[in-house]
Amino acid sequence: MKYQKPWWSDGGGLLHLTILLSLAGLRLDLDLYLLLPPPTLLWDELLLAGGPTSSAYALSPFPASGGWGHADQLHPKGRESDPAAEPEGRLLREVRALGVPFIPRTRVDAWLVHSVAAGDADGAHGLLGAAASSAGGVGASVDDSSPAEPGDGGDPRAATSSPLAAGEEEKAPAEPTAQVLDAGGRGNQESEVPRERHEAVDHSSQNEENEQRVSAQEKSLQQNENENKIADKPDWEAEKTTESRNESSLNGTDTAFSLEDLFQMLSSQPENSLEGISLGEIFPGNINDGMNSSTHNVNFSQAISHDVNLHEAMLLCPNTTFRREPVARTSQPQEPLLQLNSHTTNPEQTLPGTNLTGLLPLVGNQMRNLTSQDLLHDLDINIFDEINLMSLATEGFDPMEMSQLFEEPDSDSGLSLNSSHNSTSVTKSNSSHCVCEDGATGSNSDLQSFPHDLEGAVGGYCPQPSKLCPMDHRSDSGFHGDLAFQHIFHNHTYHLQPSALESTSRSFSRHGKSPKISQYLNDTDRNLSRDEQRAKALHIPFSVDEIVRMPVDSFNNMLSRHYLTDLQVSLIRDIRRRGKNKVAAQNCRKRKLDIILNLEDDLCNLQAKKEILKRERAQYNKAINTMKQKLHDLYHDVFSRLRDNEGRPVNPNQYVLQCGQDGSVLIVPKELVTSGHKKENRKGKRK
DNA sequence: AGCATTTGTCATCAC
DNA sequence: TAGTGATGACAAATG
Repeated sequence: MKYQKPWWSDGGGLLHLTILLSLAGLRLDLDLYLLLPPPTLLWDELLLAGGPTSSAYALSPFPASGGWGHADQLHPKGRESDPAAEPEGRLLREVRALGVPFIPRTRVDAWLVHSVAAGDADGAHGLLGAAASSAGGVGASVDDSSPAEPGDGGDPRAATSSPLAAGEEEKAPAEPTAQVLDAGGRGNQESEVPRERHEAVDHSSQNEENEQRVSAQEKSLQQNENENKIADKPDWEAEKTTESRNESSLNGTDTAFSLEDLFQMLSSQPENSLEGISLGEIFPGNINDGMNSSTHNVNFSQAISHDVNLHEAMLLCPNTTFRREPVARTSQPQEPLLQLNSHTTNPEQTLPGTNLTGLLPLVGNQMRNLTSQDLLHDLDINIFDEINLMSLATEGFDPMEMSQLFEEPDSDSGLSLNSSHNSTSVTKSNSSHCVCEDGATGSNSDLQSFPHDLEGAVGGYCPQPSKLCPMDHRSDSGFHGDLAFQHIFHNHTYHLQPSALESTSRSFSRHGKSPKISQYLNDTDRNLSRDEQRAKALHIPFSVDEIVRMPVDSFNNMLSRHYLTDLQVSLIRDIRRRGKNKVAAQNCRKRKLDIILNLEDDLCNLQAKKEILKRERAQYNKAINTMKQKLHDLYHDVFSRLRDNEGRPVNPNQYVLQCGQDGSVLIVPKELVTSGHKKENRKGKRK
């Protein structure tokens, strides 16, 4: 037995019962899943509430499985330690009488047969399902992991049904099931008929026909008759016998084979030879066993999901169709988990303690009946008592008092916060409003140090958003009801940095407020700007964000559509003006900062360019000097090779080389060059 | 406590 | 002319 924490609640779980069933030489491993409420609810209240002995039993702890109970450990209350004090047969009968969808391991056979006889498909919408996890495909879709992870964040309805209706959605594992059904019912003669998974057969009526047509199976059926005899015994005797069978099966001392073996055997057999095989024959006696009271049986079968492969594999037969129509499914009084996301109008249902009202319908028709009648009656007493206590606690809190305590001494608007909060905010917070949307408000854990009463006043508490935020809160809520929570759905910090937000809270604590109040402010009004507080105080029916961001036409229309006092209009306009100016100032500063940064960048770039130019200049000067040096060397080299008419070397101090435009090189005395330059200079000056 | 920075706000101007 | 953005100046908050 396993307990798997579900995705939908913080306390409940899915109880996974692995049941080994050995009947008629067949060993079936059954997986039963039972949706459990949060552990805060008493077991006996959940399981046994509503019955005449609703408080008569308790589920004993099962230490090996982490403290959760086992079906076989149902004992009279106060006598848990001595289960033998009362015969189990009576116990189980009473449990069945209560309609508790908890299948004792020793009575699974009777339950199965009962389900066969009842042909109950309508009652299988509950959370309790059976699957042959080890049956080699039959019900294999329901494994240990699939029920526990029906899909986080997915459709709760689909997720809820996944442990139970997994076979319905997964076609592959269903086919072998249908083959088994055909073999057990009319065989494959009607193979053309769509093997609907929801088709079923009245096995009890089929048994006689099968017995007449299939004589070859009589030997095996003889053993089933023995089982039937055992089943005819009193329940407690049959349970003992079955228990012993199970033990022997576990020990592997009998000829038990798995359901997979059965499937393979049936598949390998000629169709005709399999016609007579039916579960009714396999469990002939069990059909009647436990059927003495139809109501009891119905209770059990209704608690069993027909979405489970094994159930259908064992019980369905083509000639009797009681397919569960989708309409019927949708018309169920309470769709599993649908209520969790339903548009509940009852504020109390949104409280965590009321989750059970959404969970209990999952138990099945019978359980739903209990839910709507006795079970809820008993449970809701406790739950609603808790709710009432919370309501009383919340009603006792006056947010105005708190606002008076931390009224800003430096408020420059002259508007008082005293008129801000009203009691409606508390109610609204409990009903539908949720502040967890953008995470802008305090966390749940933060509020633990402060009375939860305050949570409703500021909407800072959202225990389970998925359950408490199912709808658009603005569409159906009133003027003042929305007012107190308008800020919740928007980030009104404009472009405030986190430090600014924290500084706001710090500013409150700086003014000598008590730690608790400071904590409260940190948790609640942390993100409330002054304008938001003012708007809250004057019950402005719009969020500050809307007021600021709305186009002028829409803004005017909004003002005209609502009856607002002059003070409100003035405040709204001031809010709009300040909000826009705030954004403008922020943009301006940002722009100014950008300009400064750009100028700094430009300065850096210009400095870099200057350095580059300096380096280039140095390089060019260096190149020029190099060229000069080369020219000088070349000059002296040329003169060293020149000779006059007499063969003597030319003195470079007396002559210069002069290059003509035609490329000719002349040796000119320096005197002529200097006189020529002087003449040119004179001409240039004259010009 | 003093200083620098950040932020909100107001006044003013320009478009 | 009203609305809006931009911006300087101021004050308070904050580090």
